[in-house]
Amino acid sequence: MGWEEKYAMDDSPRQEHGPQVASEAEERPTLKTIARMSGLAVPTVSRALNDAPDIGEDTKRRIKEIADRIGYRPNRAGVRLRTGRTNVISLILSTESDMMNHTGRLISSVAAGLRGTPFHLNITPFFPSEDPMAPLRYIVETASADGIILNQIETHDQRVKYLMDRDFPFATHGRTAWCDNHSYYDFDNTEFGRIALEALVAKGRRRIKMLPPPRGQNYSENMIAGAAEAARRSGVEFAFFTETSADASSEEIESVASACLSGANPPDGFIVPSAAASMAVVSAAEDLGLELGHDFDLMSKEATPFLRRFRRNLLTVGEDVRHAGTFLAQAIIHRIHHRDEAPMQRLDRPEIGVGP
Amino acid sequence: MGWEEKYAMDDSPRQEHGPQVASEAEERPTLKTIARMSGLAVPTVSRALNDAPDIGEDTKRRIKEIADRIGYRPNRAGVRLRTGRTNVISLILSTESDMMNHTGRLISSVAAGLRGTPFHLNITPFFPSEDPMAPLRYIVETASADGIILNQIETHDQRVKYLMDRDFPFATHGRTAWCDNHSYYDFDNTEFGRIALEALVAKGRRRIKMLPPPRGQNYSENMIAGAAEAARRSGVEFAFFTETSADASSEEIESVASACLSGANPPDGFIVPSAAASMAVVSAAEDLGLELGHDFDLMSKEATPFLRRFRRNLLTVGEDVRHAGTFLAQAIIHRIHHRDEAPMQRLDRPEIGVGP
DNA sequence: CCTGACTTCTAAATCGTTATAGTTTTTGCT
DNA sequence: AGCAAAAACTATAACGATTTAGAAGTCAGG
Repeated sequence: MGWEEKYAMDDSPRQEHGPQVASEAEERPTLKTIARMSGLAVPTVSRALNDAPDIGEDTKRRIKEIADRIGYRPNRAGVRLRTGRTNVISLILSTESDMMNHTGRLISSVAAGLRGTPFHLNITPFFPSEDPMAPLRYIVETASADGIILNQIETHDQRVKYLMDRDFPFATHGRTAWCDNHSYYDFDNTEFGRIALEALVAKGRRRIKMLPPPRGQNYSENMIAGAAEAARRSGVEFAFFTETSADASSEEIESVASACLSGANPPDGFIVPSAAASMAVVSAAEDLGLELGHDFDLMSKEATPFLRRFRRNLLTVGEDVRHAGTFLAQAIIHRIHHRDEAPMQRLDRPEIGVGP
Repeated sequence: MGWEEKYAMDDSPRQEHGPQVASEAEERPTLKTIARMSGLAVPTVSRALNDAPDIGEDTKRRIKEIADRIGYRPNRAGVRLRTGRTNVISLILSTESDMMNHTGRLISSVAAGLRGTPFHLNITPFFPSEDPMAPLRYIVETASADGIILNQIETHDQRVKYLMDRDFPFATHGRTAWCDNHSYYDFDNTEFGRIALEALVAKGRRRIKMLPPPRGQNYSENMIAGAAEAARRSGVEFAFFTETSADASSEEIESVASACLSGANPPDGFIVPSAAASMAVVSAAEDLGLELGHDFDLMSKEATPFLRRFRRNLLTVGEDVRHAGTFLAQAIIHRIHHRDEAPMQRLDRPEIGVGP
């Protein structure tokens, strides 16, 4: 932006208000406004509104009444400059992986959880091709947020390590190896793995194959571990696709599933983590003449309402992402306000039979 | 928050840095740092970095070199307090209506479009039970953003009117009656309606019924109008469901579709705006013994990859929400910087055959 | 009536930036 | 040479809030 443009732009808002100059009510009220109206000094007003102990009770009442009446709202830039507090929570998101649609729900539920607090929600994207640390460094170095929420957590996530090292408040959607020491929300994917495998075994399936979520992410490993353990206990075969993950295109999943089913000793039960993957796998199987519920069964983690319309006898277990969002909002605020207390943590168990 | 907690909280970050006190390099650099290093005054540094015309070229170079080297980044609170510019774009979203999953993609594409600009993206939710004007008033009155992006636009949207009246920069995803005068991105749903209807007619369908998007929204009316006009030209019957909209649950859609198909003169072609609705309607029809592609056809607006796995002969046309996001980001920035120029506007035509 | 303690308020400084109004130095023109 | 204008910089103030230190006023006890 050139010099002239910028200054032209700056001036315009002021000229706009030019006509009705001194109409006091038009201007946005500040502490000074309240000070003038009450006959008190600006710091007194500030301290009164912040419930400082050295301001008289009746003075506080009077000032708060005025503030309410004229609709005073603190200037965030002023607060931020003076205190260093931003009243901003940054949610850091990959611009990819919309496949499972959790992103939109997570954002709006975090936003909902921030309702009624002074915190604003900031979305900071990062691109898969770029350094995942870049947005973190920016936020920490410029102090542009009071707290950070991360998702798509790896077991030894370097971002988490970075924030822990700097004691910067954060909360994660998913657990790490060090999660005892930080705020997190997680869905118990180990338990989901168990439940999924046992549900398939209950249907008489003996050769279970899982399409895991993107490898490297902690919840992927948990899901595999849970299913593997249950398989050991039940004495059935268990394996998982290593060629591809739920992030892959439907075409890719379909062709891999198809190849697998055409091979020797094909699986008779599947565990997949998304609605799209469910449909791809089932399609592949049906193309080979197999029938869902007869020749094979499939457990899908994502229980979207329309999955039942695809095939009625799919097995599903849902994860309540909205719950994650509201919890994470509370957890990060708690972390910011009570740095020394124990971090808020939550592990939600899947409820079997929670369908679409 | 009580008085004591707040102050306890405030102090902690400082104590943390207590040990390595005066290590100049540790502190975040400001204009003052550069001024000290260059031997120039603070305003000179500021004006040099902003390319003011009254600073020598070599001075500018020297100062910018220092700024780069020490990684100077302007303090946003300082800028904001002084100039009133926030460098924030607010995206205002309903916390509902995730059904079609556009929200996540819209957010991440707007965020991507803001990449490389000084603008941060802020998400401001509003709840369907609340006054939709509340978040707008908050932003305008507290000047907490430089620009606003709105979606789910109604033809005579009061929010748009409010912002136009106050000459506050904004851009909409969708058009209004006054859209000649504001920035917008829209997908041409009138054209989609036409194309959808003509595609069904080309399949030999003569009695078309549409499940419109939520009524009241501008694009819903456009979609209906486009289909209605094409129906008139083709001489086929056209109607739309008034009992329900794509926002409804799959169950509700299914039962309404079922009732409709069981009645007299059932439709033989459907136009629906979402993948979920497609599946609900097709399921309802199949339960009545009707076969897709034989007894009826269906055009779905949402072309998600997995829809093809549901039924291969569904007709689909996709809308590129990511394109909307990046365009809206550019449009709002242009609006902010060039208030007097014509607003950026774009109407994307559906490309027939653009499938999943 | 004085002293000290307590309560309640105020003055001044400060966060980092930019706008305004100079000041000094150099350049250009006659 | 003389003088005005241009170029390049600086000093000061301001945005709105909070913090620190200090100043009045009140009250109790001796």
